[in-house]
Amino acid sequence: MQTKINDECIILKDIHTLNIDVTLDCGQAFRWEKNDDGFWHGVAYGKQLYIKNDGDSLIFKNTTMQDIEQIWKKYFDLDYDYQNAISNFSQCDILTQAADYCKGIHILSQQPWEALCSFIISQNNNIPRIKGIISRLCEQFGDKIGDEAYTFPQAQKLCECTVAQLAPIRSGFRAKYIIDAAQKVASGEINLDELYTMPIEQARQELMKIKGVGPKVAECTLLYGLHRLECYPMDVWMKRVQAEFLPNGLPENINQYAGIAQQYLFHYIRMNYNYLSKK
DNA sequence: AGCCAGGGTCTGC
DNA sequence: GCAGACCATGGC
Repeated sequence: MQTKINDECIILKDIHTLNIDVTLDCGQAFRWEKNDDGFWHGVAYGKQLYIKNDGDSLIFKNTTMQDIEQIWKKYFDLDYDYQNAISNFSQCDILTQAADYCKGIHILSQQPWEALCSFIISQNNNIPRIKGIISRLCEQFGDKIGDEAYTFPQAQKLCECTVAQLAPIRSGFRAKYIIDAAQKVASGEINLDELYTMPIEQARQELMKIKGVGPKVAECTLLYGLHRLECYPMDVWMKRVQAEFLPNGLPENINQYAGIAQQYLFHYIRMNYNYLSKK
C-alpha cells in the first residue's frame, strides 16, 4: 500500500476492495453524508473525516497519517481479507449474486457505544428517520468539533438525561431505552469493551440486559460495533430473503462470515426487491 | 389515508 | 413458550 501526501489530502493507493459509496450508504452507519464534490464527511471516534474513492485509491481529507493508522484503517476494516471470505459463498446462488452486487462493502468497526445506541434507535424505524434522530442527538448532546460537526454523545452524558430532555430528538418510545443503556454503560454495569472477546452467546445476553435491546439490536451492536462477524441480524428484509431464497438458512461453512453475508443480502434485497420478488 | 420501517415489551393464554 | 396489542414518528 503506497501513500502520497498533498497539502490537504492523504492518498492510499491500491485499495481494491473498499467501496466507500456503498459501504457508507448500506444501512450499517447513520452519520455519513456525501458532498457534491464526491467526498463523504462524517464523525467517528471523536474525529471528523472527509473521504472518497478515486479509482484504486482512497483519498482522505482533514486527518493525519497517525489517525489513519490508529483509527480509520480499523474503522473501514482495511486489513480484513474480504476476497477470502467471499470465496466461501460460491456454492450458494443468492449469496453469490448478493456478493457480486455488493462488491466493496466492508463491515465498519464503529464505536461500541455508538453502535448500541444507534441500533436501539433503529428499532421499528426507517433509515432516513434513524439518521435524523441520531443527527439531532449528536447536535444536542455531543461536542462541537467543527463546522456543523458533532461527536456522538458519550453514555456518561446521556445517563443524566430524562425522557423529557430527550424529547427534542423525537425518538419516540425509544428515549427510555437510550437512557437505560446509557445508565448501564456509564455505571460500568455493562462493560462494552469486554464484548470484543466474550463468548458470543454470553455477549448477547449481556446486551439484552438493557431495556429495549432484544436479539436484533444485540446482534447489530456486536456486528457493527465489535466486529463480531459471526453475528447475523434478522430484520424484516432478512426474513424476506430467508423465506424466498434460504429456506434452510445459511450454509454451514459460512457461519464465521455470517455477518458479511447478512450485510450483502440485506443490501441486495433492499435494492432489488421488486425485481427479485417477480422472478 | 393508511401502511411500513434494520423490534421490543408487556399481557394473557 | 407463544400470539397479539401497543408503542412514537414520519417517509412514502
